[in-house]
Amino acid sequence: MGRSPCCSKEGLNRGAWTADEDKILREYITLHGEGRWRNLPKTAGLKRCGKSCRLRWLNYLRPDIKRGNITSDEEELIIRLHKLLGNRWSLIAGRLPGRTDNEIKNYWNTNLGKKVKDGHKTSTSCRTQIPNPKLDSHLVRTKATKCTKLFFPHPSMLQLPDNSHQQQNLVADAVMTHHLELTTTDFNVGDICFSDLLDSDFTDICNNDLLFSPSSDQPYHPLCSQELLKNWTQTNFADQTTASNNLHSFISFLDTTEETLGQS
DNA sequence: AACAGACTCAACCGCCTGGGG
DNA sequence: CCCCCAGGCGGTTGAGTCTGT
Repeated sequence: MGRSPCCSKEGLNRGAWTADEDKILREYITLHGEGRWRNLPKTAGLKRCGKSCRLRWLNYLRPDIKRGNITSDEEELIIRLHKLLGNRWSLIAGRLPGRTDNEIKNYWNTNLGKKVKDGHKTSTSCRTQIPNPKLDSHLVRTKATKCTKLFFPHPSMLQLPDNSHQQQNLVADAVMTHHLELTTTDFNVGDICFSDLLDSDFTDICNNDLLFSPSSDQPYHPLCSQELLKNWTQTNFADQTTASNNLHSFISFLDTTEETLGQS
């Protein structure tokens, strides 16, 4: 039996897209916008499966696609994010403006996978490090259990006594301990899910009391260096230039995170 | 020049999730 | 609840290209 295909493949073009097909798809989406992929081929007059149209648009035709070689900064970022997220290509791509998950996945499979396996020794980046096996254990794998997210309630939801710093610290300790221990699921910190966190511009983190020591104005956890977070809260990823300018700050952020995780 | 093997990357496949009825 | 559908995702494939012999 098996699963029914997403659409009838009969009479549909397959394989590489022609310039004409690209033109039709581009013009159609410019006119009508993205979405309703299943009906798109029929209404646009394309002999393609809707999924194929979606893929072609997202991975190739979108106007904000950045073409050209992956820079060493981007490469560095991919390696670090992969260390944290595993094969969550779409999440990783979300942090690399103009890059698609498919492109990053391909780049990883053809370049970085080997490179990292070889101990990252061929990297051209000045930040080259020997992989820290301790850090590798912090990988957050979520693919298999995409919907399984552990939820750590915000202290305010735990009916703690007002401003009970000690108890809030205990909760924060527990959260960070889980942060270090969790290797098989996504997780939530207060209202923030880790994957969402990486998707966000870190505004949420800054606004979340939990991650800052209640007994001082300093971040509870170095992961939340206020200066770095400030950089990120000012990021507007709609603007590609700003986004790429912030690559360095994000790399710094990851540096801090890795140091912290390495010490614990 | 010719061939084989390695590499790249666009495209496809099948599974999963979330929303709506 | 359950079912269906659309969209999203990661893994895999294979045609085209490159490189070494």
